[in-house]
Amino acid sequence: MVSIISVAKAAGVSNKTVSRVINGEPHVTEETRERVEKAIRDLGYVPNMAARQIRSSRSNTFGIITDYVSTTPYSVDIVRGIQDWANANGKTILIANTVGSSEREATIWKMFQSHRIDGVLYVTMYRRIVDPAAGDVSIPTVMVNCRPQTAEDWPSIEPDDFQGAQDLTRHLLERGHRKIGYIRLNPILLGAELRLDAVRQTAREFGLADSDLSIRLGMEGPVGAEENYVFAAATEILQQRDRPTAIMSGNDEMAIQIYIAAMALGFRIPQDISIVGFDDFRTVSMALKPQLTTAALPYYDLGLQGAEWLNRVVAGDKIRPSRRVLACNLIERDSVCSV
Amino acid sequence: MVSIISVAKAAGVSNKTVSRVINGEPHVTEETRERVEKAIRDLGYVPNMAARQIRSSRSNTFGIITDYVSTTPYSVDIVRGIQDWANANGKTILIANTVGSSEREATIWKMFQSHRIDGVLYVTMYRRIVDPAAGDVSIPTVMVNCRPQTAEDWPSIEPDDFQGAQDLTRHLLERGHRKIGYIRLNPILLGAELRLDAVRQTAREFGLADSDLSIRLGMEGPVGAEENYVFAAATEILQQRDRPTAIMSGNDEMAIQIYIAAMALGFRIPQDISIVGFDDFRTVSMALKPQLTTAALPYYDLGLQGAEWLNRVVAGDKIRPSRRVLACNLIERDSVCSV
DNA sequence: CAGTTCAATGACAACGTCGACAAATATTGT
DNA sequence: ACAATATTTGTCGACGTTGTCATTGAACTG
Repeated sequence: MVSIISVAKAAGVSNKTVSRVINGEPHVTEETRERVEKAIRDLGYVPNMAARQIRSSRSNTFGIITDYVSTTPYSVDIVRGIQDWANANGKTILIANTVGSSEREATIWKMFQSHRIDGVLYVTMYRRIVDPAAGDVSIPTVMVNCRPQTAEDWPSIEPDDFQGAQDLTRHLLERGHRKIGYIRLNPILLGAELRLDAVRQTAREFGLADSDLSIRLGMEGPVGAEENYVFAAATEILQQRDRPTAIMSGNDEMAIQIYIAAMALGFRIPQDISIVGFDDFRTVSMALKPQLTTAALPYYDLGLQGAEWLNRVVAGDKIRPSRRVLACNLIERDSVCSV
Repeated sequence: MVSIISVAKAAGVSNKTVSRVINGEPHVTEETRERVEKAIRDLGYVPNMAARQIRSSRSNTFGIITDYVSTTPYSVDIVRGIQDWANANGKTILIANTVGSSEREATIWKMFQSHRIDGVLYVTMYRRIVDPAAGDVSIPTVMVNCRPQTAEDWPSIEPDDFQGAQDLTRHLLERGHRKIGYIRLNPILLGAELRLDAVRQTAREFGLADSDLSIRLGMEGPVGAEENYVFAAATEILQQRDRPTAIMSGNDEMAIQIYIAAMALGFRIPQDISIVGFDDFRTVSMALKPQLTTAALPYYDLGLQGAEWLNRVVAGDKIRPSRRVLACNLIERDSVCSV
């Protein structure tokens, strides 16, 4: 393999001078610099990161620990956000999945240590509370889409489920809906309760009585193997005497079944029944007909800002606000109309 | 940082002996081994990969180049397959996205070189023909879900779209369907033509005339910004005088609109119209009601076997069959019935 | 013109690990 | 008991890079 020494020989200088050129250090004549650069090009030299790391004891690498990847496919945008930041800032990224196994998680932390990772982004694919095994390993960590169980061990960055559900509810209320159905997310998800609270509170603010809200559980059970009641719940809500004019869905995926239930009963969307989702899981929200009005989870920005934050933590910044929250933007499409 | 030397001091042996213990080499007394292992535990020593790599000039790292990640969310299973293999075999994985930019791709190859990557998995998220810029860089490469433009530069591993569509068509034909609608995938996708050919050929084998097939284009245009005709096409097919009793969808996502079109016209699925998808994109195929019968793209295995293959290539195996193909399994659910 | 400063370059060591080889110790055969 | 062999342990250098310090020579100062 071509090393700094071969380049030095080819350019007729010392290896240290080549090093200076590579790192853009001063004190090199323009003429020397050009000769070295030519040699680098001719030989196709590329610096060896491992050697650099050994020398400098900094790896310029961040690690990502995720739980599952496929549960909500669009959440991979978190990873994309991190990668984009890393790419723009010359960092390398190492990714590993725990697959829910804490044994595996321990292995991953070891692996990260052996690569002398500078910092870790602890990412979950659905929002929840976790207990990272980072305790015995002192690598700076930022939690993304999740939150540590124990106090404020590490900073965290999360989506604002409450505000997102609030916006969606307001959106419906402002369009005159006074009877609203809500099919809840799996209650083991952290967002579920926040969204429900937001719906209830906002409805109250607009003067609705509790009886104006038809709240049903759409799913429950362990992630990946949940019981699904969405179709039945939607059908039941829609057959009520004084039926709602709008149904809010715990997420976009569940909205598919609400669409089908509504259509099976002969309702037109949105003329007879308005529907909103949550997540802006585009493969669904844009494939539905009419396209689904929903609140977008800020996955990409969660990743991007998480990485940037981690970088500051690694650099030694003592950052104050230990929990940060990112807004869920309302995406208006065609599944809602005024009454 | 705690190094092999600190361990050696703590255990009262030479660093070489520690090295022997770490790597499980023979010629170490049980008693010495235990003393060293204790020192390792006490000090929390973890071997430094960078140093190892420098010493051995092998990084034990594979790189993954992908194009886009989010277009077909389940295709990230390819990456999961690769990671699982890597994890089981003690390899490290570096991932980077080209985002379609060839400039970016060049940067990535440089990055891979600077990490002295042992091999590269060139992965695309939908099946297509590509022209990797690996030419000027001689790193062993295996193509996953795609195929090189120029001859047989590198081995490739791909899903068997033809066989998948064939199985689906047979499935319908064997259940008595004699008029079949087919809403095609975006023709710029490599799978589109193969699937169409399979449908045509299989129908002919069962004695159907060309007029028994209603073939329509469901989408066209650049990936991520395509025109969508699915709803209109499905509606049109279903309103024909002598309408088909089954509709095949280019993929699962498009099947959502076929469901909705059918229901809007008052058809029941599957009693009045059978529907099949392709891909087994579970967020859709299992969310639909009734659940969708489809053919599963072998994403996970594509990744797993691709990694294993790459490993053999890196090890110097001269592997013969330069293109490998993995079956798409028929997943029977509830959207088809006999006529 | 001697003395000083400064820019350009180089020599060398060290980072953590392991392979090649050498040394020390234990075991065996006669 | 002594050589011959086998087992266990240690010394040293090299991998590619960069930080520290030294050297060279030219430009400036008075």
